[in-house]
Amino acid sequence: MTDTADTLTIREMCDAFDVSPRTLRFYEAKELLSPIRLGTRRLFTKQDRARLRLILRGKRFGFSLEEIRQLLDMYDRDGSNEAQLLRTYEIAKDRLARMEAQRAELDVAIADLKTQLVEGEKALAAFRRTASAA
Amino acid sequence: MTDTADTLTIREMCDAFDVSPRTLRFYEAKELLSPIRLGTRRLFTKQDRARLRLILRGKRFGFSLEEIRQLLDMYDRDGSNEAQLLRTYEIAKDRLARMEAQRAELDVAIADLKTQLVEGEKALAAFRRTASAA
DNA sequence: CGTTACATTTACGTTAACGTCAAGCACTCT
DNA sequence: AGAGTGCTTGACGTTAACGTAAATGTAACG
Repeated sequence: MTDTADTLTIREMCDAFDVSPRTLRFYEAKELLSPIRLGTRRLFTKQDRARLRLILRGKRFGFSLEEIRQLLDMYDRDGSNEAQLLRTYEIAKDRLARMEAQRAELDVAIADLKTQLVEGEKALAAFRRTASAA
Repeated sequence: MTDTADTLTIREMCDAFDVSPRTLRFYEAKELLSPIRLGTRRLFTKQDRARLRLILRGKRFGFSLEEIRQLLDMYDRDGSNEAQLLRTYEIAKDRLARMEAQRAELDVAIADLKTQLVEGEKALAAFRRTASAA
């Protein structure tokens, strides 16, 4: 129904998502996307756009393209299989745990670095004292 | 004083930190570590161990080795030159800003992923209902 | 002295995720 | 027909962070 030539050329797709043509072709080669062809040219459908959104979000989560491909594959086997869905869920949960651990460590590092910056300020203050003493 | 041959061979170092010899040599080549030499062999001091701990932590944060090298430089520069110190200070401040930005993004990603997990739970709940209905 | 057990340097190989040409269709406008 | 624009498929290049193999050294053990 809402299938009315609602497609984008590669360039339009690039502009819409701020990626390069190479990236889109690369994702197609890796079977993350499968745009339809008009002759030799690619046309990206609404579904391709949805998938690309998922891909880019996955990347923000720190997933590799291979991990993303697996998640997408499982996702559009229509969630018809409970075992598959459960597996996807487990992968995501694991990833979340890793991200939260990473955040905790990052907090420690930030605190450390701030301490270090205070030291730097002290050292600089010392220099300023010797300068004004001159 | 506490300098009494308190050193590790490359293998001991590897076992202690669960890294490969290649990794330690690589870090030395990149000037992240500078073990002393007994003849041709490396001996890792307490300082090397401290640095390696920092390196590995940095990696967990997602920093590149080059970024880590700069941070380490800052940690052990004696602040002997004001211009140098000031530059180092600026680099560190910049790095801190990036870390905090990274933390913010991580927060968003974590929130997103949690939402996704709730969706996954809903889908799984649906399966469990159809199962118990049988 | 020979062998075993690590150690060393040198150097090419690997993976991920694209970048960057190169050469060539396919339309369209003039 | 010629020019221009945009798309196509190769195919080699790039960076990071090591892996891996080859050739060699050296220290202790028996």
